[in-house]
Amino acid sequence: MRRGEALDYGVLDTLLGYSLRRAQNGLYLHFSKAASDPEITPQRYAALVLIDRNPGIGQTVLSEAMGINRSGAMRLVDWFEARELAVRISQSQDARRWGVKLTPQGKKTVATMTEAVREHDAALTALLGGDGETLKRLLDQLADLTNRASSIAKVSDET
Amino acid sequence: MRRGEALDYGVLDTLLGYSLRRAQNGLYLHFSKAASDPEITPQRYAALVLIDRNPGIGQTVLSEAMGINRSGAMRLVDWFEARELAVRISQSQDARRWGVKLTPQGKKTVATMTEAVREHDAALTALLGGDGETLKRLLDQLADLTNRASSIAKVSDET
DNA sequence: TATTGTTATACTCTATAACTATA
DNA sequence: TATAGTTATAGAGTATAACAATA
Repeated sequence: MRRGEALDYGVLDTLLGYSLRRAQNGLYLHFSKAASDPEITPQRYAALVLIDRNPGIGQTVLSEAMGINRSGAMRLVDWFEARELAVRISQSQDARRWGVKLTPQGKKTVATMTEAVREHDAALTALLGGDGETLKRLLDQLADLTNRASSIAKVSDET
Repeated sequence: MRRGEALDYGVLDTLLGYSLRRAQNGLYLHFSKAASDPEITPQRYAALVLIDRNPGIGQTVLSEAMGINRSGAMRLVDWFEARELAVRISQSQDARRWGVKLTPQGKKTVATMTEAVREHDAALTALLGGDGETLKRLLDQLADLTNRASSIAKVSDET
């Protein structure tokens, strides 16, 4: 970011949202360094973990779990299939429903990356001293609040 | 996000980075609701504030202040100029340097939005109880740590 | 009629690389 | 040679809108 070049950041310095964006950008960059495979982005890693822990997960459920559109989950699974990290399997009862599960190679990828990601995350937490847990708790709180759609709009309408 | 549908989130539940992403996604979505103009994204708003507070700012400096590539700053300024929110002005001494400043319309946009954004941010802070300040402090700390660490390579290239 | 998977399309954000003009 | 601005291009992430097959 290279702050402090006699530049005036105005209201940005006071905004929670701006701090959040800066922190996330920093973390995003760090992720690729920590990850063993540079092509596995944070989003892809998250999807792989979800599929790994919930084999046979439907693609609509996956998209909802990740908070993205269905089409985005399609794209992710397409990408995994092209690299033979996951496969679509037809689920018996409902011919509309397809399940996704990891290939052995996909499982290996997740396992390898999880180790690296855990170390990375632990290092970050350590850098924050004892406040890592506090930060995580507040972030989760914030995410829950904003995801509970109407709450923010209501509050800012009232003020 | 619709968590808790008997879905196993695995290691994601323990990762600071994942909490950060969830929180940021939530905030990003709410920004457009708080903003008076849906086309002014968080990034564009940040750029407008920086130009407003630093009239005549060079586009390379702008890009560095925002932590993005120079080409990204070009695109932003192009977008502002097309909507007559900002103009490029030639700076006297160095014919290579161009300054960017807001038009009256741009200034009005920033002022209007800043009010809405401030209210939105205050509402978030209020929802977090007394912990808003703590969260912001920890995020800034995290951003500084990650930016410092990831700029080591850059710095040694520059020197 | 509603849902799952899918495709097409588009926009935001970001990056790399190469170019032009100037220093 | 170095820097400021620029253009071209690409890829990640996300969304909307439509469609087919199935329920």
